[in-house]
Amino acid sequence: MARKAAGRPEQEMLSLWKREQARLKALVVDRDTEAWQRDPAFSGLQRVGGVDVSFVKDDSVSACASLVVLSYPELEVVYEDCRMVSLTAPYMSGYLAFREVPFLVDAVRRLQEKDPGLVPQVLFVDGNGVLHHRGFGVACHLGVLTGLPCIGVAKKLLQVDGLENSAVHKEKIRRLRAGGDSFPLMGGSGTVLGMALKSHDHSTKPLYVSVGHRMSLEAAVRLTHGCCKFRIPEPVRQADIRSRDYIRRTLAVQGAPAPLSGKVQRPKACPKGAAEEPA
DNA sequence: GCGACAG
DNA sequence: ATCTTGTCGC
Repeated sequence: MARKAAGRPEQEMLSLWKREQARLKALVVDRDTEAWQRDPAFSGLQRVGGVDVSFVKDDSVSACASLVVLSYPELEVVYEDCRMVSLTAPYMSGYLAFREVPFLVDAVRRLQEKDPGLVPQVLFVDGNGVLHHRGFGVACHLGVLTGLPCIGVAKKLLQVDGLENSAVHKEKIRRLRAGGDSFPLMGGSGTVLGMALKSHDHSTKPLYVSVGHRMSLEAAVRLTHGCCKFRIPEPVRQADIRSRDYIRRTLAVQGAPAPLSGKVQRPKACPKGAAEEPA
């Protein structure tokens, strides 16, 4: 019924998106273009950015897009931009950028106009770069559209081009000793698509780092490690924290309506000996 | 039928 | 993506 009627336009949309990815992919630069990227201490690097999109619970449309800029190497937040947006495009695996990237580009443009001196020299993106079905993930997409160097940081392995979360893969993870240790993710074609990185000493799950735009994989991995206070690179982590908090504050102002009926959250048990049962 | 499916 | 505060352990 409706499913079938919507099926055709959806396929047409995907083929358009696929063509757009192929077109923009030709513009990706997967090497270092800046002097600081090759410097052992990244001297010359002063501002790193992070972007994220957080969602309102039980709402596939309302979200908060955020861009933060941190000082480097201090990693202190010097700029924050959170904005409620309405996402129209659906989430399709392999096409994440078409859902989220327009709002991230907007945020970058606003900063470029408002305070060019604060524009980050590199952007960390929540998601993959060239480690992608067609070699053009959201980090590449945002990089090409903004012209800024971008690094893709995914929290789980996208199993593409022969890469799989196999027993062998898990064993390689187990062998990562200290924060900064990594191993290459080799696609079936023999190309290194990204690196699994232990982002800090006591992290079990690695990060999957790949080139977004205007940076080598080596520099991307090294800088990612250099921006990790915790498992998630600080720019992305701050963007995530602040976008979620923005949503929380927004809902508080409008007043969360109490449901007319439905399950009620039962209070957690009190620490010790508190009488809980109603009389 | 089973597993994968960035966010 | 979202569900989640306090809690147990080093």
